[in-house]
Amino acid sequence: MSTPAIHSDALAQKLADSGLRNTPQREFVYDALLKKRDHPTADEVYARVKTQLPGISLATVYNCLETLVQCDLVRAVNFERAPTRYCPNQHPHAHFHDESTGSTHDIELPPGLLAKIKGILPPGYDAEAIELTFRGKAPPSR
Amino acid sequence: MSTPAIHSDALAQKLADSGLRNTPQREFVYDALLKKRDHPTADEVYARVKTQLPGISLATVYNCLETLVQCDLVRAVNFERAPTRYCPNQHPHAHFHDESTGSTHDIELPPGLLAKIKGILPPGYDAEAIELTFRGKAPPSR
DNA sequence: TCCTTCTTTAGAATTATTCCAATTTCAACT
DNA sequence: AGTTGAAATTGGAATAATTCTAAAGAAGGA
Repeated sequence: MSTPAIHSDALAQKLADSGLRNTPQREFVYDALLKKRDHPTADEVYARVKTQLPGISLATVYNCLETLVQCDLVRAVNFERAPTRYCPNQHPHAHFHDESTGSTHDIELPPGLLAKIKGILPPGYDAEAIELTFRGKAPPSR
Repeated sequence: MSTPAIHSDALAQKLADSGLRNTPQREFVYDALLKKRDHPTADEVYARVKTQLPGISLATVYNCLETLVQCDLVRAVNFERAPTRYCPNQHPHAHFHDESTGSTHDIELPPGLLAKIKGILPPGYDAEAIELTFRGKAPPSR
């Protein structure tokens, strides 16, 4: 088969749930995110996918990434005004931006912390999403 | 006197500490942030300051805001890829983005929460800054 | 005052992202 | 199998926030 199979068809399922079509472009884009989980930018995803789908356009990469975000398979990660990065990690997690390397690390959240954080909101505030981001120096990666 | 005086010269002090000059442009920009604490964008600050300093340029507003951020008098607040907003609140606080109105609210943090959040970092991670952002529906403002 | 440095300014440049109009694809229905 | 209509892709143009640049303007110290 010509399409990647890393994702065990979670993609096809989620797309179907949203009434969207599964396409090779979407498969390869999602696959690129799963294969190298280094929070690539759209440009980086474009470069990686182009090696396998040479005809894909940057606009399509943006479209696919947006679709994956809509389907809750991928999170868009913004840090200051740097290009948006994309993350296929489904678990609740924070992000740590290493200033010296420019790299982004996932930080898993202990259970209950999100609820506790939500608890600081004054009455009447209803949070749909919480973003927790650190900036600083990360340990050298192994 | 012609320069605003809301800020009790914290500005002059902080600028001096950093070896920078105090200028009318910097005073008026800082004053605009203090007078209406609604997290304006650079464009909005530009419009407000221009009523008092008609000759100021947008580039200068950007320069002044950047300087204020460097001096730790102002925080730059980013949400997704919307234009950067500026906040003169010095206390540790989170931000709540109301999706329907586009407004940004400060959420004061209970003492100890930042330390607790910092505690979830694996050994070796050294966080210089923490950003906590909510997205959702805020109560109608009084 | 002169000199040096910092600051401001207008406009050009940058760049991530979105928009657009024209194909192409594809599933559903004859 | 052929038709159809909506969805998806494509290349290129457009957008918009921000930064850059080069020149002119202020300001403090010798």
